[in-house]
Amino acid sequence: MNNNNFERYNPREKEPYWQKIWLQQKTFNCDLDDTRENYYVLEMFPYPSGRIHMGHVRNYALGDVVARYQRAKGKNVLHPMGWDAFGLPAENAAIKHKVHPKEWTYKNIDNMRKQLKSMGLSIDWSREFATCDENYYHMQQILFLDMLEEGLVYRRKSKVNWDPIDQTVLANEQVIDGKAWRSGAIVEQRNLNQWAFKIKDYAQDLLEALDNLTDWPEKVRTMQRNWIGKSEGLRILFEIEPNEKTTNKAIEVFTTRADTIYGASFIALSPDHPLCESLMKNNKALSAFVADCKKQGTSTQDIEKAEKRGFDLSIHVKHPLLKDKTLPIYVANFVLMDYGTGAIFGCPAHDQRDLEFANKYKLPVIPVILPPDENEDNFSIADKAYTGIGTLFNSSELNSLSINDAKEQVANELEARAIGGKAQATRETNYKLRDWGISRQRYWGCPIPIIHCDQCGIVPIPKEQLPVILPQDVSFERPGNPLDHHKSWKHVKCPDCDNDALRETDTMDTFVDSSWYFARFISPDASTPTNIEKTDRWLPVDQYIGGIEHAILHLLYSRFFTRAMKKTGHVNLEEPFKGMFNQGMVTHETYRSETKNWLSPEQVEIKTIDGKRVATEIKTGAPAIIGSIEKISKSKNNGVDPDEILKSSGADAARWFMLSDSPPERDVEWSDAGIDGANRFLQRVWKLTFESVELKEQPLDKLEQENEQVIELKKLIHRITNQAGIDIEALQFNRAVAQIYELTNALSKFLPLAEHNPHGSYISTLRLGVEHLILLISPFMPHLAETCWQHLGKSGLISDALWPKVDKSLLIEDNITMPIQVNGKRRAQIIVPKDTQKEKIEQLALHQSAISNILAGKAPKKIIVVPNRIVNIVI
RNA sequence: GCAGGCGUGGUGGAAUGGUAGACACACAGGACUUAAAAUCCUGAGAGGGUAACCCUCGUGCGAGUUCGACUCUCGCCGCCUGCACCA
Repeated sequence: MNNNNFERYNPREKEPYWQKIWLQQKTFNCDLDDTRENYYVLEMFPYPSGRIHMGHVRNYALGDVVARYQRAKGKNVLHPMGWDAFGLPAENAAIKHKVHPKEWTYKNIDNMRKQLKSMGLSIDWSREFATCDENYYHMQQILFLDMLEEGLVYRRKSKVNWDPIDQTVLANEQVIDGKAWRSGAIVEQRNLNQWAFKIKDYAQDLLEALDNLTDWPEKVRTMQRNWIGKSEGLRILFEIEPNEKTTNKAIEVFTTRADTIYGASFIALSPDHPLCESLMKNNKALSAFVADCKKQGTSTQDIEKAEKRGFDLSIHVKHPLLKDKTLPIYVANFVLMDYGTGAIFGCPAHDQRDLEFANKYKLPVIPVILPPDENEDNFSIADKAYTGIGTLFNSSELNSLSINDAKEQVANELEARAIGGKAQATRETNYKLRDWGISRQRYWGCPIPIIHCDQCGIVPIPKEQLPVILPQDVSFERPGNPLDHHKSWKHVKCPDCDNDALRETDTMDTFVDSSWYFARFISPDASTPTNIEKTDRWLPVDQYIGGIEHAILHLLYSRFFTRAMKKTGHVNLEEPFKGMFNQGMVTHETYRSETKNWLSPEQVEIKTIDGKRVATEIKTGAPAIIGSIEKISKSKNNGVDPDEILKSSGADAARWFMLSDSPPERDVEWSDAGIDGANRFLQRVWKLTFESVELKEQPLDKLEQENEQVIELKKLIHRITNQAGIDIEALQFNRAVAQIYELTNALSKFLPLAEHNPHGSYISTLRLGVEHLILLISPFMPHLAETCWQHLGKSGLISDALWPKVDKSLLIEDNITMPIQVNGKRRAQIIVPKDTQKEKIEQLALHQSAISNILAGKAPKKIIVVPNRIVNIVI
């Protein structure tokens, strides 16, 4: 063949070329009123940190396959992009580099937009916005005021991490081992008046609706269910023994294990419990204990990991069912005020935390649940609580009841009694979910549109006076919230009475920004937050894609916010995301120098010597240590800059590698070898396309017959086209890629055949195969696909071409290979026509020599024939 | 601490109750080449039998359910993610 004209595919030339054409032709701009079926695909928008990282490449490559595939299926696809642009890092940059957060953020956006565009994503850039755009946060302020009016927002006291040296509030991230990250001060808890959303009102709805989100990963739904944490329990009043310390008559506890009431050996209160707070006034030791408890951050893992500690109040309560028994009251650092009543009864035998506490303070451990296989006389608890099923014992009238029956009986018994005119127990449903505190004492966020007036109280700023714009002239010289120090911005006139008043200086949690952006993309320029006619057609998002780390908070908040927007008349639906997909992380090998410093992949050269991979530090020539594979992070210095790869190997190769090996939901390890492999494949496809075009058809000598090889190839082309489509729809891109490799291999093998038979069906089938191949790769490697498409002489862009049709009649296999097992082990196989009868298969199987040898004349006990699948002979 | 997930060749993975290792990466041998790169072909889970071929073992560990288990159930080990003010 004359290959003189052949030139290797050059992504550096072709990629910018096609990107320019797509932009010029507005290929990916979405006309919302187009009558074709619509499809909304969205990837979680990035935080503009300055540079894209491998996680972004993976996320947006995944989403782009979905977007391009759905376009090829004839849908009108909406695929927008924006920036989650408010947040802490901009303020940190302001402090560190003396650059204004706004300037820093928009500069980062410009850079990252350029980087993302070089990926060749099929994005409608005309809809782009950043959450820090005045227009966006203006709309968010409207939403806030509407929610306030509907009673979905309220003020409450809530805890923050307080840095006593810098006199500032810290994010959990800024607390390291209980100390402030900059000042090093021991962090304290502080209560501040803050704004909160009533997400708890929707707990039951958010829980129930998970059942209908069938296109979400099961694990995400499970995580959300557990996070909402519904539990049915009992609120029980424990009568306080008369004493001089308090006049309180009773303590109310919430329990889900009322059945273990006879095993109760203490009561524990949260340090924030009202009784504890009232007793602190006359009890210095208690005050000191509580102060000590508050010397820790607010994060749950810190609180729960902390050593269990308690303070004996020397007050007792009466056991509700045992006449002469009393229980001591402790204040304990592991009891949370946010959940239940802020007080518990401890049953050490059947709760691990209670047991640790009891063992520490020498409190009785009374087992009351007997495991099924145990004996009452020798069952005891040492340092592991028993939380399994069983029957009651040591429990008087409850003995031998099941856990559930015992719960029921305790509830009935105590409901009927009264303490101080109140029923001693009431059944109650509780949720772990807490209301969403949104106040942040920071500059770079959406201002809360409220004015505090001494006379009028809390005054919402009239909508016509919105937006409340962040002032530009702020200083980060002194610690704390610059808005709070900004006199002319903070001191204002009350909109109602015109007296001196104070502007709310807190801004909103950035989770608010990301809780409704998907709705704004539909009408990014509307003068109301949403255009309800359009959201009716375009919401919910058909496929949402993002990291698993957002499985709970962001998704739950968005689900709540959509309900809130429905209540305030901004949308007509509850669930924002019909389909959800969570991809895994990008990891890379780690490297260390001999002096144990982390080395970046660019600083290391890897060679294979005697089959072993050996690393050397390029700068010094010294050997380096190849470490474990870890999530790409700054601390391990194992990041690879996607920008370098996009520039050197091109977007197609980067995208192909990202999608080819690992299943999208699992972690993927970035490796140079992987990108080389992707490059090779790219060249192979290009070469195959080139050569198939070069084949010149020759006249036929004789009547051409469809050769078996041609029929086989045709079947393969259609089988793979069909399967790849199924795999892409299921977001199993690695499987689609394996199918595509198989097709490429088959076509490469077929090419010489077509060269020797350059006529009729050989050439047409080869070309059919190449055309399908190019269409199949087009969602993955769009630039290469456009180039090949053009080379094949096709008109128009492949980005506008339709997905190849599958000839279903070619998918049917006439013969089936059936393995024959003996006792579950494969011993032979037979090839039979499809749908052969069981009896016939049995006979054929038994007559296989390998089988009859094993049977040695004996009759099998049982023969299992699964039609068209497998035979198993039991002997 | 609580909650969720994952674990299969040298590596990424395929098989979701029915032939474990598809497809790829890396590796080895060969062809082409003055040579290298590129490309193409071949090989390969481990161990054993001279052998077409066959046997044994094998999906983190231990038990169980089943004619049959990578897949389901229980227990353990290891790793990862989230935990409410990082986004």
